[in-house]
Amino acid sequence: MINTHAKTLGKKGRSRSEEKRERILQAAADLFTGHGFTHTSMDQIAERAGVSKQTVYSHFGDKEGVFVAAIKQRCILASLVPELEDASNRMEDQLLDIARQFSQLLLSEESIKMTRLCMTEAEQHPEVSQLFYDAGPQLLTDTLVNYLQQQVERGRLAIGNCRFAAWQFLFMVDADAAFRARLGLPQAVSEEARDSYLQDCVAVFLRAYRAGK
Amino acid sequence: MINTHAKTLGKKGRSRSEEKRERILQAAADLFTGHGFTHTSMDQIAERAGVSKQTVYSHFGDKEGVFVAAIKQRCILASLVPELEDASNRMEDQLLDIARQFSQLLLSEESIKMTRLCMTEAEQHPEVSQLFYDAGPQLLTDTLVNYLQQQVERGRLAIGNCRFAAWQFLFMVDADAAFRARLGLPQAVSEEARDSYLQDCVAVFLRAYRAGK
DNA sequence: GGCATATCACACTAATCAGTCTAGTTTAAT
DNA sequence: ATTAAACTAGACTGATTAGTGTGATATGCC
Repeated sequence: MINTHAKTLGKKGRSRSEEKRERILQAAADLFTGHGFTHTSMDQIAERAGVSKQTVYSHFGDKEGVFVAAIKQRCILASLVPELEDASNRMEDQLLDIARQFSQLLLSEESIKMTRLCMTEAEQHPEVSQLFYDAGPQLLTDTLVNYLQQQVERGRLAIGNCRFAAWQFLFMVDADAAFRARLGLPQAVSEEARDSYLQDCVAVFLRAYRAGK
Repeated sequence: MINTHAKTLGKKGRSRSEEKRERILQAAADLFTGHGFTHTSMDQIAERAGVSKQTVYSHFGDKEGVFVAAIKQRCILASLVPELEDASNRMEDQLLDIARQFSQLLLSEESIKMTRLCMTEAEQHPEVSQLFYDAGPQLLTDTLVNYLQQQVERGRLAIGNCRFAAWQFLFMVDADAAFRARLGLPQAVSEEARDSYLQDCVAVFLRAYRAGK
């Protein structure tokens, strides 16, 4: 087993450089998300990280080790969920804001590449998919579920199953544009049309779930 | 350029066997969707098809040629859109039926593998994504748009933008379960819960779009 | 029959790449 | 200063694989 921690007590000799470790992970994540697991060679990773190939092996054991560590780190870094501001009183604005942020995230190069990579490696590296799912979609859904529950408690929304409602909203937003982007197809509609679609989604959601009326 | 048509007029000698061509495409599609482009070798394709490697090259020129032809054929075969029965008068039942059919399709091994493959090869083979999109998602969306427009004309639904509404419905249905399946993750909820989610989606859709009220 | 082409079986080339080995250099703890 | 480990540079092995070459056999058209 490879010890990936640099500082181990009571050992003589040099300790592994944390900086090199970071550089390797950075290079590996870029290459893996860009070209996939098989099309990324250990020589490429070493070269891009500016270290020797042996150093990569010394830090992570084998290619699998680099892969999992790199994606793991990237997932941890990426698990920044947008704060759901509660300042505005208009739920339309809050939901539209969430929709826009989420849509933008889904259309980002980063998210597209990560989704593709996880689906590609779904069979060989299920643990990577799990990391991604927990750090991304799961976290986001949970956040929205909490938000919706708050609104229900305040009597602003009438929702039977908040998790269902969160999925409905998020997947409505994650629509054609994001799907096309992941398939590498050009966008079919303008940015204005996409925003108009998002507004429509908010309207549909509120018509279905707004309390009182 | 390789001539992929067996019967070419006025040529002497043997003609290429259509049956062998089919067997090659079948084998190639199975292997490509199962293990991806890079992890499928020409030797494997030839062996599974029961022909010599040279025959594969003779029919399709190179690996790219086999790949595109195989996926193309599979997309054509798969472009069977479910008939939207108009017998029942209850839109709830019709929509729930569509939702169930669509959800089942999305959770099928075939569709999952094809989606993964297209996303994996999005950069290298955009034409394959296009084939898939046209034969699957696009066709299905168009069908639903038509159905919704009919209902609008009959005064049963009040929809401003039928394409938006179709996306909203289909993507609500294409939710967490399908996403998890594509990532290779185990299902988080029971089949009953999934069906209950689908019913919820239909309810949300109708609360937002039912005419009159 | 004769010819052109498909098909087969199999050896072969050239490239790629994970992982190892070697031999020497640098760094830090004792 | 000694020593153990990190690190470098590059050669090397072994496996895989796209694509080619060769020579023989099969098949269908004239």
